[in-house]
Amino acid sequence: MRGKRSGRSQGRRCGHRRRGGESHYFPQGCEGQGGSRGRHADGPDGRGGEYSGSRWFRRVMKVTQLVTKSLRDDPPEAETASHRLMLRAGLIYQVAAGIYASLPLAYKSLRKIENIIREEMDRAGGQELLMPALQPLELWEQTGRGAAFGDNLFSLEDRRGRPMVLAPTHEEVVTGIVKANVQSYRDLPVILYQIQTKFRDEPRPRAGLVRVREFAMKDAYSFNADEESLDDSYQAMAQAYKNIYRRCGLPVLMAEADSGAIGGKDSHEFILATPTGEDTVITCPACGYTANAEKASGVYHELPAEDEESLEAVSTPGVKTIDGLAQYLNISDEKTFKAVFYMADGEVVFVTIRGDLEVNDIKLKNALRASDLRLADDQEVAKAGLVAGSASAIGIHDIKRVGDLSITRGNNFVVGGNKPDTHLRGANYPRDFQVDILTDIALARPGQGCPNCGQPLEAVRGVEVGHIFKLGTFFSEALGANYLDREGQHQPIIMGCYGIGVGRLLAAAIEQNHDDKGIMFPAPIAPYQVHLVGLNLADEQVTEEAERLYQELKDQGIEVLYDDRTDQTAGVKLNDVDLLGLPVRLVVSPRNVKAGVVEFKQRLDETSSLVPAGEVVATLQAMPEIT
RNA sequence: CGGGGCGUGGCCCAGCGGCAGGGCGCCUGGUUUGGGACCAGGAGGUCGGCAGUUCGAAUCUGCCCGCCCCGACCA
Repeated sequence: MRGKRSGRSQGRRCGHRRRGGESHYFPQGCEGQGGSRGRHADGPDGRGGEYSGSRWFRRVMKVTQLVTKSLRDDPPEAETASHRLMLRAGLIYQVAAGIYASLPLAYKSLRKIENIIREEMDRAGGQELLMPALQPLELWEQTGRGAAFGDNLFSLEDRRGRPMVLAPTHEEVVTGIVKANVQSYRDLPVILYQIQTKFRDEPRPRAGLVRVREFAMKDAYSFNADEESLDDSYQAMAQAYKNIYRRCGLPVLMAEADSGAIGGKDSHEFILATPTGEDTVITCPACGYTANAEKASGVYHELPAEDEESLEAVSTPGVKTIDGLAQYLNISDEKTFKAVFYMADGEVVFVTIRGDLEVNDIKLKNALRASDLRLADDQEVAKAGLVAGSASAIGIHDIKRVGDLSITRGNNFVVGGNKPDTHLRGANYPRDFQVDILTDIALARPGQGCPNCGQPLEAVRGVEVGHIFKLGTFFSEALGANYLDREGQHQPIIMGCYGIGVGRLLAAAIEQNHDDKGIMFPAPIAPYQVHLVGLNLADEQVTEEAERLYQELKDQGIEVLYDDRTDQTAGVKLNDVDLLGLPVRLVVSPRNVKAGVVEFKQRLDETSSLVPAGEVVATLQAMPEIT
C-alpha cells in the first residue's frame, strides 16, 4: 500500500466528498466496502497500482495491451442496439446461438454489477453460497419441474448413463441444503444467494445478451416460518433490488407480475424501459400503479343499465367479426359479446368477453388452472360444433364456458346465433346463458382507466431485469423441508425467490443508454471511468504528457483506459471513444500540450472544456459519480 | 416448432455455369496526424457440409448443419 491515497479514498467512497446533496449512487453508507478502494497492491505482474487491492481488478489498461478490437462496421446479424454495440465495441464474442464469451471490457462491467448486487444482498441479510450447475435429473423429478421445464432443460447423461441436467435455477438444491441445516423455527429466517452460471435451452435466443442459453444469474432464496416473516424477507429483497438498480444508474419500473404456475401470492418484475424490450408493462403516470401486461387490469367503459329486452334473431349475412357486426348493425362494439375458443390441456374451452375487449391468455390460463393453453384451430372449433364468427354461449352446454366479468356490466348485447349469418340481440347474462367460470380475464390496454385512481393507463415496453416471487411451500413440501414450530409441530418452510440476470442487466443498461455513436455507460458500471486519448503520439511531448497523466490517474486510483496507439488517426481514436462510451474522455494533443491543458469531455455532454493539466485529477475527483 | 432471410480471406460484402474478387483490417517501407488518412510492395480463402446435374459448380438441384429476424415459447 503506498500511502497518500488510501485515507481520502476511503472517505470518498463513503460519500463524504459528495457535494450539494447529490447522492445518486451511494446513498446508504458503506458497509462491505471498507478499504477495498484506493489500495494499490502489486498485481501478479508486479506492476504496482494496476490492481485494486481486495478485488484484484486491473484498474488501468492501455489499448495496445487490450486483446479485443472495435469493429469498424456494424455486425449485420445484430439488430438491437445493445447487441450491435457490444459486438462492435469488443465487449462480447459469440460462440453459438445464445452463448457468448464476456471479453475483458464487458467482464469488468459485469463484475461491477455483481459486486453491487453482492453488497446489497449482504446488506439485506443474505449469505452467499455456490451450488453445482450439474445436477441429477432425479432431483427435478421430485418436484415435477423436469417436465415443467421440458425442452428448456439442458440434459445429458454421465458415463454410467445416469440422467443429469445443467441447472436452469437452483430451488431444488438450495431447499435440500436448508432441509439438512434447518430443523427449528429458531433457525429461521434464512436468505441464501448465489451468483453463478445457469443454463436454459431457450427456444429462441435473441438480442445478444438479452435472451441467452447460458448466463450469469444472481438468485436469492428466502426461507421463513410464517407469512409475516416471508413478507419481511420479500420487502427486504424488493428494497435491495431498488438499491441495486439505483446504484447501477438505471431507473427501473417495479411491476406487479403474475406469479406463474408455482408461485404463491406475490410477484414483481423489475423492468428497464426500452422500445426493443420483450415485455410490456401497463403503468399509471398519475399514481404509479404498474403491472405487467399479463397481470394488469384496466377500468373500461361502463355501460348504463337498461331494461332487459327479449332475445331476437337478426340476419347478418357474411358478418364474421366484431367490427363487421358493429358496423352492420350500427352499434358500438361495446354492445356485443365476442366468443373465443381455446384448447386447454386438450379440452375445448368457450370464452365470452365484451366485444371491445381482448382475452388475456395468462389470466385465462390461471383461471382454468391449465398447464397448456392455446387458441383452438379451425378443425377443433368445427369438431366441437361451434360456428366461428357467429358463436355464443347461448345453448352451449357440453363445453366448458368461461366468461369475463365484462359480460355482467350492461344489458341487451348482440351475440352469435350459433348458426351462420345469424346473431341474436337482447342477450343478457345470466338470463340467457350461464358460464362455468366467471372472472376477470380481460387484457388491460393503454387508455383504459387505472384501477387505483382512474387516470388513463400507458403501456411501456422494456426488458425484465429482475423478478421476485413468493413461492410458498411448493418446494419445501415436495422435498420435505420442514421445521418444528413452537408447538413442536412439523411445518413446511415458506419460501421466496429473487433473481437478476447479470448479463441481461448490462445489455438492458446499454439498450437504454446509447446514442447513434455508441454506448453511454452509467458510471457505476462502466469498465473504466476515464478514456485517456493521446493524439499524435509521434510527438514526444505529447507522449510524455499523456504518459504522465496516465501515471497520475493510476496513482490516484482512478480507473483509466489509455489509448496509447501510435498508428491510428485522431478520427479512429475519437470514434472508438464514443463507441465504448466511458463516462469521461481526456484528450492530450500537440495543441493542448502547448497550451498546458487537457481536453475534458463527458460522454453525456455535447461539448468539451479545456482543463489546466495540473487540475485534471482534481476535476475528476470533484465528480461524485466517478470512482 | 411454423414463417422469412443469410452462410464467399480476420471484418463488411460483390460475383450467381468457364482463372475466386473489392473495401476495411493485417505484414514491410515511406509520408501523414483533432472525427473512421495517403503511396508502394506483400501475406491470407478446400466459397458452411455432403451428395447429385454438367466437359466444367461459389454459381443449378437435393439433403443436412449453422446463424439472424418474426411468431409460438419464455416457473
